[in-house]
Amino acid sequence: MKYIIKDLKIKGVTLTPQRMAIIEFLKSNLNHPTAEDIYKALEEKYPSMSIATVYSTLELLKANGYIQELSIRKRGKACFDFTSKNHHHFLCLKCDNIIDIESECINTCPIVKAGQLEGCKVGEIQAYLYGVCSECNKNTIKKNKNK
Amino acid sequence: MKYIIKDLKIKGVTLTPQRMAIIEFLKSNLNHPTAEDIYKALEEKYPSMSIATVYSTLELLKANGYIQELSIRKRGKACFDFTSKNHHHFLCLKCDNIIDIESECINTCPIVKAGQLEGCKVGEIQAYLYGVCSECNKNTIKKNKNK
DNA sequence: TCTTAGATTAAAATCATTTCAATTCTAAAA
DNA sequence: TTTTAGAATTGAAATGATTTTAATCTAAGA
Repeated sequence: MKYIIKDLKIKGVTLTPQRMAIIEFLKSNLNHPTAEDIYKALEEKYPSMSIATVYSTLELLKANGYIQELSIRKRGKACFDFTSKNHHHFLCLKCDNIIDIESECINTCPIVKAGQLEGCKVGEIQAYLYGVCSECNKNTIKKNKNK
Repeated sequence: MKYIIKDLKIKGVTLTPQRMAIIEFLKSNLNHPTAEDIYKALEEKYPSMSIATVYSTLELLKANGYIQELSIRKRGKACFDFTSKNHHHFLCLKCDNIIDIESECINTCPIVKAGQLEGCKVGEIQAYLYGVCSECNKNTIKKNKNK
C-alpha cells in the first residue's frame, strides 16, 4: 500500500483524494470489485466523484502494475485484483464469488515450464477454475439432510 | 458436425439455413471467431441475415454444449470455440491470436485432482497463457538479425 | 498572484449485446 | 396440397459497461 503511494509520487503522479480513496478501497476489499462496486462504495464520502474517475484511476493502477484486471467478468463487468502476485481464481457457479488460489501447482505444468509450446514464449498464466465453493457445498449437504 | 444436426433434430430444434450456415462456419473456422466475425463472413451469402440471429444461434449452440464461449475476449468481444472438449488457450500479445492447447497437464494439477481446494468442488478449468507465439517470435529474431 | 499542466466532472458517445414487435418461415395436421 | 400454430428471423430500438469530450477545477511553480 504505502509503496504504491511512494512509487506513484516518484513517478510524478498526482495523488488526489479520489485516487487515494480508490487505492485504499482496493487494498481493503480483496473480493475483486468492479468499477461500479468502487464507485458505489465511495459515493457517500465523495458525492461529487464521477465514475469516469474510477475508470481512469483503475487504468492508471493497471498500467503501473499495482492491480490486475481479471480475464473473466462478474455479471458482464470487469473486475480487479489488488495484487501483482501471480495467482489463480476459483469461480463459484452458485454464489458468483471469486476466490483466490495461491497454489503454484499450475505454474509447474511441465509443458509450460519447458517452454515447449511449439516455440511460444509463455509469460503469464491465468487459470480459472469453475465449480461450487465450500460454503455452497455445505449448504447443499444441509438441504439434502433436511429432506 | 453431422451429430450436431442429428442431435438438434432429435431435440426438436428447427434447422434453418441460417443456423446451418453458422454451424458450418464454426466447424471450419476454429480460430475462435466472434459474433461479428461470423456475421461478416456470412453477409455475402445471406445478405438479409441479422446479427441478432447470429447471437441467438450462438446462445442455442452454447446452451446445448456444442460450442464454448471463452472466458477471455477478443478486442472486447466474446469469442467462441467449436468444441466441448476441455482444453486451454494461449494468447499472443503481439498478434492477438488465440491458440488452442491440447495439453492435459494443467488438469493434472495435484491440488485440483485431490479436490483439496478447501472443500471446493472443481468442475472445469480454463487456463489462459499469455505470451508471444512462435510466429511472432520468429519475426522478432529476424528483425534483430537485420539490425 | 498568475500560469499551466494535469485531474475531475457530467454529459454525450461508443460499442457489444439483448430485447422487441412485426413479419416470415417451418413443420405438422387437416 | 392447404392450413395453421408455433417458432425463427429481422431491423430497429433499448440496454449497459466503458470511453471520450469539453468545461471546470486544483495545485505547484514562476
